[in-house]
Amino acid sequence: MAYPFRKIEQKWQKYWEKNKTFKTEDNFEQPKYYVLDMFPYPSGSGLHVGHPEGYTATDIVARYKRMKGFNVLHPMGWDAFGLPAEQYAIETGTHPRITTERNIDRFRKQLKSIGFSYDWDREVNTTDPKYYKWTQWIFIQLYKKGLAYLAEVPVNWCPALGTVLADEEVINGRSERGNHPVYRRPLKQWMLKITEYADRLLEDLELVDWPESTKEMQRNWIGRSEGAEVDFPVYGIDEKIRVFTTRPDTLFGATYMVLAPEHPLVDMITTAEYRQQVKDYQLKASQKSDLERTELQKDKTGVFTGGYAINPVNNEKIPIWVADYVLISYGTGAIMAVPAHDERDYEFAQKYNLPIREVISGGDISKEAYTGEGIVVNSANEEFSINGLQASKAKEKITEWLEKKGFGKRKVNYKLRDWLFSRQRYWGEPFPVLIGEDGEIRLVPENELPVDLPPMEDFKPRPSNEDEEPQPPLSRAPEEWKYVTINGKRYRRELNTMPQWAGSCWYYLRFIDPHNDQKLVDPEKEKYWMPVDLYVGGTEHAVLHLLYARFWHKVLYDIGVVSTKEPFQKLVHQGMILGETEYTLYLDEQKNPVSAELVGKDGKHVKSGQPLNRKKLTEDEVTKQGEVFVLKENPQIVVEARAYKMSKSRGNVINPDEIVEQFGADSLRLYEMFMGPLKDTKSWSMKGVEGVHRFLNRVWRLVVDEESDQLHQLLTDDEPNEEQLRALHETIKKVTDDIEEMAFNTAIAQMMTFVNAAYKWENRPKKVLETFLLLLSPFAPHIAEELWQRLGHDKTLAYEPWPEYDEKYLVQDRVEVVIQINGKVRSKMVLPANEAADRNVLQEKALQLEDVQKRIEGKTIRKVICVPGKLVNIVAN
RNA sequence: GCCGAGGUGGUGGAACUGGCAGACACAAGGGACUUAAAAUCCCUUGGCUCUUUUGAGCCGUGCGGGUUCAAGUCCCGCCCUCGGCACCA
Repeated sequence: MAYPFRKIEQKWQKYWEKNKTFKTEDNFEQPKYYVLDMFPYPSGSGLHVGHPEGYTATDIVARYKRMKGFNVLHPMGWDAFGLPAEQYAIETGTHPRITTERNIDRFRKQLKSIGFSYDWDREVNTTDPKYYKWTQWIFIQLYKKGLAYLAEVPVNWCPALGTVLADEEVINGRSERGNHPVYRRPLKQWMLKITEYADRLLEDLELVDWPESTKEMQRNWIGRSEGAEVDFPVYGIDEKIRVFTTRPDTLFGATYMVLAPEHPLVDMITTAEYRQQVKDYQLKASQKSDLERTELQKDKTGVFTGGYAINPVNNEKIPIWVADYVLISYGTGAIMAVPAHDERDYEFAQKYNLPIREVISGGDISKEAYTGEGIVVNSANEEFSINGLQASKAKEKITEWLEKKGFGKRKVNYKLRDWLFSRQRYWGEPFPVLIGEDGEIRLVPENELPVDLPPMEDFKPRPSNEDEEPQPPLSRAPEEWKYVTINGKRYRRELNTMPQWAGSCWYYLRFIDPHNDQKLVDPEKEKYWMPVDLYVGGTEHAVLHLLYARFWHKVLYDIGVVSTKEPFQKLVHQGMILGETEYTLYLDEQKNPVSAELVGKDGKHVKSGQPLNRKKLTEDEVTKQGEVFVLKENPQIVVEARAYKMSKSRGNVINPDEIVEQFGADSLRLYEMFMGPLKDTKSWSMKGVEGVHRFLNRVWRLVVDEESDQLHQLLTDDEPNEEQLRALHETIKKVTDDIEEMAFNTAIAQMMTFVNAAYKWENRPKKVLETFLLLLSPFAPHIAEELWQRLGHDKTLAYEPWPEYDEKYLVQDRVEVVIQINGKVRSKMVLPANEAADRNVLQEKALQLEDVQKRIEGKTIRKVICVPGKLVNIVAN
């Protein structure tokens, strides 16, 4: 029979709520610990088993730190603006305000049912006017610092979603949300100058304790590259084409130039003869979606403009082409092409028969571009030469010369672009901006914030035609909201809204002082609580959210709102949770089984191209043969064995509510942590849940006699014996160390080992069990509280001091030493600890062993290695 | 293609700084209890070979080499899986 988890979990959740057990006060003298989860989008489908993974990890740390005497800030809130909430509202035909509220209620209830120790009085919600007032306030500060501007820029326009998207929201030419096609079109939009902070965002990665892979992703995203800008005069026209290059050392090898189709000089440079083909090409390029441009990447296309440029280093006349392999958005939108030493230029030159000239020795340019190291050749004019130099030296020398002559200069370039900050959506923060009929931009005064989102019946975006100017939903807002008259002048409100990231850029600050209506955050509280000591969330936010939040934080730092350079000191990503491992058999149309290696990625037969059907198998229908799983009754047939991402369509989604209902919150928490290391991707297993549930039952029966529901007869007030103390103190040490390392799976394994041992004891000293319950409590708080209470305590264990281990119980007085002969374990011996610690004694004793004597008989001992307290290795032949 | 992480029993995983590979759990098998089942408790469980038994030997951490008394762990080369980026000049 299972322990009464439903009853006790409800009981303790009520207790914590009623007694405000986890309410955090600003005790400035106490050491603080700020542990934060990435707050969720309260989607319509409710909590997913992925959510409680990170949340349980942080909850364990939070509960542990409290017991360690820290003042812990552990809050939760809702990132409720933006596409997911709005799409859901549209699907269900209900206003987003209502669906959002409903979704939040559901999420809150679900989170509470798992027993997380959040201070719910600090809950924040990005869609609350009291919250977004400060989001708008930050926008005003950005504007005042010149970091927000309106610009007509080519944007990622997604007609299906009726909005523009940031580059990061576009994956391979399709929208991250919904996978709709995305097109480029110019639009007047708000931009944030994140590029101004590029260097600091890069450098300050040094200051934080983050996964190296995440730092690397951010570095790549920022994409700093050093090189030079060089001006190429256009032949016959008084214009220059500016290019950016990281390889100024190859300047003598530039045999042609390429402009992006959108480059402003294209029209001027194109000669009459080529005008038509260039126009056609430009049109074709503009009609391609980003998706098509990426897909056609293998084949480079371009057209000649008829124009020529002069290479400033050798006065050579080189042709100017237009090609879409040059992007208008990177560098200057134009390149000097050095086909001998750049793969893309090489491919293009081959296709269009353009000259290829070697300027770096070391490769074979008749076969392929040589991009490696080498010595510069063929690179001299009357004034100077870089021949014979290594590339790095040559770069320096030629850049100096270019600067002296005024042809170019040193330049650092970034892949990072300014942040497109407008969305043509309803469900977002309105901008605190008024636009006069003459185009004057006027900020809403800070004391008039927030600018409320007007209530609207029809909030749907209007998918528009491509050439039509998109009309944001707010253009249909009531007139009295849309228009404001100040000193007789009429202004229209900005009708775009902010993107989803806005609210999540600074929520960690609001948790510190959530009800302050005078300030975003009180400076004293901010100084006490910041930075966030531990931040846990998924890798999917490695660039987007984390880079934006760092940017805003640095701006707030510059204007004195925050005191730390970086917001998140330590960052950990929890791994993804996949569905249960599935064994799939493929069948062709005649129902014959098809071995898995014959199945293509498209799910069709690789040879016949026939579409195949999938059949799910149970575990006992398959068996392992070598590397693969095969059909038991026909081992010729290889079966596919893998776990898939949870998805509704696959039907392998696990709902945390069901686990809580069936096994209890403590089992859910424990299982999520026991599955494997927090950071790893893992697959779900119901059997595994049952396993940890069984463990909790064993814990229960350790203390409670099931028949009588009274304390177990074996419980005693006696002093624990040595064996019991050792088992306990080993567990204290292991669990403590493992929580510090966030190695929760092994901490749980140690607690299981302890319980297994305790079951074998003749008595169960209460003292030992009480200490054990304290160790268990961060992981399985409900059962721990209940048993703690039954052992005679009248208040929560949440603030009991964390147990300390005593080294003296860990020392074994007798030690087992391994004897190896030629590196192989041949024997063992048990010695008193002091003897095992002495090399000489160890060696002597080992050689005396009968077993050893036999084995080394007739051999010469070459060497004896002794590791005190561990092993002896005798090398003999 | 580039960057990053990883590859250990039937499964999830453990192994500190090079020192007994497989902790803990799942599954499987056997036994106890039970009229029976569930639950619970106990035992076995990496592979192969030899042995009547006690037991003994060999192999084994993706593959191939190397360093070392000793390698899952360090070095070199390769293969595969997952995640990210992708014409970035």
